[in-house]
Amino acid sequence: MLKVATWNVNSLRVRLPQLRDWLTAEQPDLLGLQETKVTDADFPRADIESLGYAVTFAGQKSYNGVAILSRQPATEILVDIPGFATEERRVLAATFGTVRMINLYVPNGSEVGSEKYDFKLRWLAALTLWLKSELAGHAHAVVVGDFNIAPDERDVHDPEVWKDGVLFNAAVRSAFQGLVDIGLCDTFRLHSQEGGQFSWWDYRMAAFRRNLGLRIDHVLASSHLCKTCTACRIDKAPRKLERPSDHTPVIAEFNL
DNA sequence: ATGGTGGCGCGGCCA
Repeated sequence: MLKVATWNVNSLRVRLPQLRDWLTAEQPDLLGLQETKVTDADFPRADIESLGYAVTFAGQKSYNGVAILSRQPATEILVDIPGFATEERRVLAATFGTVRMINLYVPNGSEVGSEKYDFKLRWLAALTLWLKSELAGHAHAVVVGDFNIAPDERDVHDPEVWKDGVLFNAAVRSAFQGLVDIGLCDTFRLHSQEGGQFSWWDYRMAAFRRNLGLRIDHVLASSHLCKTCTACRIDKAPRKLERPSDHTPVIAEFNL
């Protein structure tokens, strides 16, 4: 069994005790973290290694930052979309045995019409081109992370409220579909067709208590891996803790 | 009503 998870922790240093407890409980084989918000020099490597995980990371000061925790050591590490290098540490790809893991923190986009929004769309276009070659080279690939895109109406508590926003408008949903169409599946939708199942809730307005959320964190898998996917679930438990991340983990399991 | 909350880091940006 292969267990793959993703969690936007919104500061690794703040969430380290929660991560420790969660790893002990869930024991994933591969975990992609986003918004670690820590430089590589300050990364709590020893804390994570003491939990029995190897760790690969690409961080920066204050913003962004990605990491992959694994049972096996990483090889073939990439920290940028080839040909689309930026200062922003949002990409970490590595190989673990026969599995290629691509961990993403997709740009939020701020607001439609902004420079950040334009960057989000260009970033997604470059990502899609690159992932075609990644899939061509790796039959067993998982693409996980905070995509900052809710794929369809079921994934948004109120589509009317979000329909023109950067997380759900037609352009970003089309970009998400274009990404899936290169040969991926949304593992969550292999097992559940219900709406109202979210992975992120705004800290404000008691959004979690009222379930005013979005499903924007995803575990996508290559066609071959999709055939072996036995489960995908959103683990709401960490979002209920004191001082939580605004995101909660998504976990997929594969019969490998 | 451009609010509300949280992280970084110590003023303002970002989500």
